[in-house]
Amino acid sequence: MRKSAKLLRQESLIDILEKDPFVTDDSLSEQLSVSIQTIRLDRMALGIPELRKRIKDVAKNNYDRVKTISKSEIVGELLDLELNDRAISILDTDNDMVYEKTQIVKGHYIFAMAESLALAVIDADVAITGVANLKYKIPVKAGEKLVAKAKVTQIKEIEYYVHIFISVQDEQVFRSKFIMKAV
Amino acid sequence: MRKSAKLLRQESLIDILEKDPFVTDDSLSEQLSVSIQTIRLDRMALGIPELRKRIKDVAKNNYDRVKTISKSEIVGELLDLELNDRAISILDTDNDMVYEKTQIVKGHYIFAMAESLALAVIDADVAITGVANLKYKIPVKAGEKLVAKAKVTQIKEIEYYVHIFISVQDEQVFRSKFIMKAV
DNA sequence: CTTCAATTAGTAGCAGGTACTAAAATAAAG
DNA sequence: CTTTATTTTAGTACCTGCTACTAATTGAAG
Repeated sequence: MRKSAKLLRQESLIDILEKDPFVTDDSLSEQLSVSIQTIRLDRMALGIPELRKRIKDVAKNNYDRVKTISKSEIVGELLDLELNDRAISILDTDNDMVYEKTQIVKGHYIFAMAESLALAVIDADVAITGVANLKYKIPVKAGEKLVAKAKVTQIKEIEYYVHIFISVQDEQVFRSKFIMKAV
Repeated sequence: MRKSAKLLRQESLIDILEKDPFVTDDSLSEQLSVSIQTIRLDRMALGIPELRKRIKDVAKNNYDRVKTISKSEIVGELLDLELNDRAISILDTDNDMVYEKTQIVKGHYIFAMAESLALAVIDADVAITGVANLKYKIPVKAGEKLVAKAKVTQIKEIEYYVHIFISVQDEQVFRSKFIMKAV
């Protein structure tokens, strides 16, 4: 038994809207050569909301994401910097950074904070993370302010040894050792 | 000469819409305690389009971005999973994940991929990263497909030892050792 | 008290729908 | 071939959040 015209049409409908969610029922009815009512029945059957709702969803998703993403790019605000020696940065954690179940800040945010500070403290145009040694001592919860301190301990040609300590109100929550390679 | 009520109101209007563009004229008229017609005259004067147009603009502006952004939340697609034993995930890297200067994928993307796979492979409701040992062997460039393999090597009460190997076309680019703690 | 800007009120019309009823066309079954 | 069921089309009333317009009201300033 092959697929009914109805099923095929509904698949096409999904295809069209996945490629471009900004299409009216009217336009869909033209593209698929059926009446506008059929389009609406199809949307109902497939649980696809109306154009305005779709646009709003795209807009909302975006709007919230752009904020969190720009946060995840900013992996802390640099407060103090002495090249090849030391640096301090801070990062305010929030609800977007946590695992839902536990409300604990995801490890990679903390890692990103540490790594970016390690990169910042090095006096080299570009550097890549070579080896790292991490220890998460205490889980961080949303809302806590992280303070990261970097200390360059050794420089061997193109290799930089950097220690990072992150604390919440003077209590150490994370420490790490990076060996960075300037390229 | 101080500012007229009109000017102050129009400034507030701009403020409100900058913080949240998803507000109807009706809501604005309530917030600013003026009639809906006044709101409309103000929008005209300020050249601010109607709600639906604003929403559409937000949606359109970032529509292309959304796709790539949502990728950065996905830290790999799980292909194979044997709880407490092994797991495999893949991640396609792209231009949004790199340092501009070097075109090298930022370390925390790779770390996030590794960490999330390490979490996935553990048969525990929640787990936090305790200790990690990382080595970035070869820099990853945008566009390369990462394959991560996890292997649980030891389980001691609430502590899980997990090894993660990430490779690009059979060449190992990263390896790490995690000690995860179930909470 | 007048005069002009600012504000409010009210109406018609539009886009892109929902929600509903009903008729027509098509497909499936006996 | 007819009867039944499914699918599609048609049509209407109503909704939101406006635009575009006309007209009335209020407020401050000379």
